[in-house]
Amino acid sequence: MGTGAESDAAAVRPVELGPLGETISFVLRRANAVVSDHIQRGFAGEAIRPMLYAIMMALRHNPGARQTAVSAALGIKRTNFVPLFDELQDRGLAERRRVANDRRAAALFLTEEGETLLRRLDELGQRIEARFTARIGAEGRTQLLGLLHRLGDRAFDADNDEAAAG
Amino acid sequence: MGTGAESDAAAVRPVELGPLGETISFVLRRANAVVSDHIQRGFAGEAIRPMLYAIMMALRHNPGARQTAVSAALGIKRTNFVPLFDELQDRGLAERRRVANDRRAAALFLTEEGETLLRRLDELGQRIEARFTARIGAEGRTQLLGLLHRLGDRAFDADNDEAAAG
DNA sequence: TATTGTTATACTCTATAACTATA
DNA sequence: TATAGTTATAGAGTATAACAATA
Repeated sequence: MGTGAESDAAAVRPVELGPLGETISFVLRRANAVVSDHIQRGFAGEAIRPMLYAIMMALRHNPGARQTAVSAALGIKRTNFVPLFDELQDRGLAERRRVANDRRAAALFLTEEGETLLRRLDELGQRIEARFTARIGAEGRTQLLGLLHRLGDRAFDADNDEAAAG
Repeated sequence: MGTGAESDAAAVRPVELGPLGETISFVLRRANAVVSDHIQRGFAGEAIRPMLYAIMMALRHNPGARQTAVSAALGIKRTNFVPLFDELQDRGLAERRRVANDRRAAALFLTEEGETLLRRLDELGQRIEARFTARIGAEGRTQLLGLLHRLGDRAFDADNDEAAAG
């Protein structure tokens, strides 16, 4: 039975989020967890994690870009980017090429194999996006992307919101 | 070297996200990172992390709830909940009380000290929420919460979206 | 047998400091 | 001096497996 003595209301009543459910940070974290799960499971067959997928997508759209630029665009520290890209490289999905005029820099490219895999992932990714769209509608999806962009654009980090915060 | 001397446009051009920026999973992850940073920094003075805040909020709204119920509501595995709650307990902010009719279970409560701290956190939390609202507007915030709830509600996990996904 | 709480463990993502080789 | 990439390391969050006590 579990709940026992009968008067123990708190144990029986399902836990409600209350004001927490009206908190952007919490609701965002929850949605992110659920969505990440879908990506993770959807790409599990290819052993591609969300971060690796993001890197590959960025490389396709910016061939020859440098590590620092790519990692900045993705919101990853360049220090954390290194092992991620190493993994792609070790698996033959992407490569570093040395740049002539700056021998420190590395230009990043997908390999043929990486592009082939990415085309397979496109299908999976679109299926997953379609599930989200099915949940919130095409219009909801557009709204959501717009709102999240406004929240996530990094111009939002400094103290220039201190004023707005009161 | 790849792209070569001066014509190395990719190295100069800032990296653009491209289609990735139209991907719910990526945009959500980014927004979550930014928002989490705000919470983290906002609560740093009290040494409270977002997860601890969420637990305290849940306890205030559900005094006497059990570990399994609280962790499920927060989307934490009960196995991961244990050390989190241990920390609150060690700091005197919350406590486990044994339940009479089920000697396995623990009923969770905030302590006086925990409630006092939480009242301080309320102010901080509202200031942070106000920043988000300043970015996307009150209407945008309402829309966002609604959309995220629809995405994040865990009814969305099973294979019942396979149909919707086509 | 099933459930509540727990320990141990591992993986992903993130964060800081310090190093190298170039510029 | 500053920058591009790198190494080492630590902290959070999340995942699975297995256990003890109790139901």
